[in-house]
Amino acid sequence: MARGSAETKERIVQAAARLLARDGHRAVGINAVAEEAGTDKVLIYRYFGGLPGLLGTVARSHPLWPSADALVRSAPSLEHALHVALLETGRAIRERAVARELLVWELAERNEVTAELAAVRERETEALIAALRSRFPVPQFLDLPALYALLSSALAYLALRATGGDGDRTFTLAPSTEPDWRRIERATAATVRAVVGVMGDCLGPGAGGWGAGGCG
Amino acid sequence: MARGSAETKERIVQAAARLLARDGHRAVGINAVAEEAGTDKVLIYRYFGGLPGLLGTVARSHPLWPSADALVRSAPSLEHALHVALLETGRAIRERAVARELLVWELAERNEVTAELAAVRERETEALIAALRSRFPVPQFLDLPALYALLSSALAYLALRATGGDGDRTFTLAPSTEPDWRRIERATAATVRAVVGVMGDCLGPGAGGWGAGGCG
DNA sequence: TGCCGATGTCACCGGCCGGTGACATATTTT
DNA sequence: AAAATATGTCACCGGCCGGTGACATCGGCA
Repeated sequence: MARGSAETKERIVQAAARLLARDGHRAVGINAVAEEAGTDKVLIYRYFGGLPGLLGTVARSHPLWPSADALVRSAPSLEHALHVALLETGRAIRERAVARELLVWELAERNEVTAELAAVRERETEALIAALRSRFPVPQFLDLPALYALLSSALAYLALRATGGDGDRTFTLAPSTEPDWRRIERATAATVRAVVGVMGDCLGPGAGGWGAGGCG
Repeated sequence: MARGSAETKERIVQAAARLLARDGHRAVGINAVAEEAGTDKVLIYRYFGGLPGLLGTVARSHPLWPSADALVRSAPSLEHALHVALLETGRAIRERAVARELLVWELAERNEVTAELAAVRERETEALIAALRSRFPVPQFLDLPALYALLSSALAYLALRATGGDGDRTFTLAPSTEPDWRRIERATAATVRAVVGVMGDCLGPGAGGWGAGGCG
């Protein structure tokens, strides 16, 4: 076996990520990672202090989604920016098993690692919303953080359910199939348009507010 | 120990639910459930065929949302029915640890247990959508399953994140706090109104369809 | 009464888990 | 060269896991 702590460390991190992506976070244990890396588990304790340290390293090397700045700068409208941000978030989660597993891990467990993951993600989300606010005028009646949280959560959840076979359904849809995922994306786009676009056109800021009646 | 299969079965189901709510889905195993129930694990195999069967029973005794029939019958409109169904779903998940853990379990693992859980839930969802379709006319431009999946997923995800302390934030909101949860509910209501109500008013079935332009 | 199925108890198995101590080999330092 | 340190290998531990076979006890039925 090759010597050198740097190479071995890297092999272990790669093995953990591979294991995470292939078998899920529940399969990530000391023994499994060591075997996957073709090394000995005692090295994980020596180099990372244990599993939490190792998985912290893994998480830092796998950011969940790309930075929002470029996205916001290039968008012509709030509706468009929201639309693109939501769809990219969904795709980023759906297509990368490591990101998916890290997110599920956050839901399933509370520990130091998942707390840090959540903190990083929250900072990114706040930055995105701040960027949206500074770039576009947000109608008073619109609770932008709530809308963004709502739709991001929707895409996140559905993306998390896109793991299994095509027969796996979630609220009657099969998010792992491309056609159904397109339906989800279209529904997202239509929802953003209806809430931001249509309501923005139909309702003035003083016309009753976010909680009041509709267009008709 | 009291005899009789009915009482024992009930004790086992209660023990599994208690364990699930108290210690999370990772703690639910044959041995733990048997000990919690004060019985022997072999009875779980005899009466339920194993953990999947038992958890299926648990899931059936803890429905995520109320039966579709009463809900749909009492609602005056599609918008209202959707609104109530979504909010009740969110509350049901947020306020009941058993429901939360079952849902997280489904996300975290693929095995016979979660397959059984998903099957139960999918059947209920299909019944709800079928009831909606039979009770209310659904505009052609509206992809009702997609919209329902989108918003149910949103509520589900946010409710799943409402476990920790009030400082835990998800996409800048704190779903465990009542004020922020109210914001989420208002955003849900406004979204349903915008998509079903406003678009239904502004667009005819032939006016371009679900993917086309807005009201203005 | 004697039988028999249903119900409940107990002990045990092989296997995997996280964790650790003892040791072997390579690299650097003195 | 010799000592000290870094790196890697191996074997073992106690504990929990899911699962099963053997047996005790109860209840109804012929």
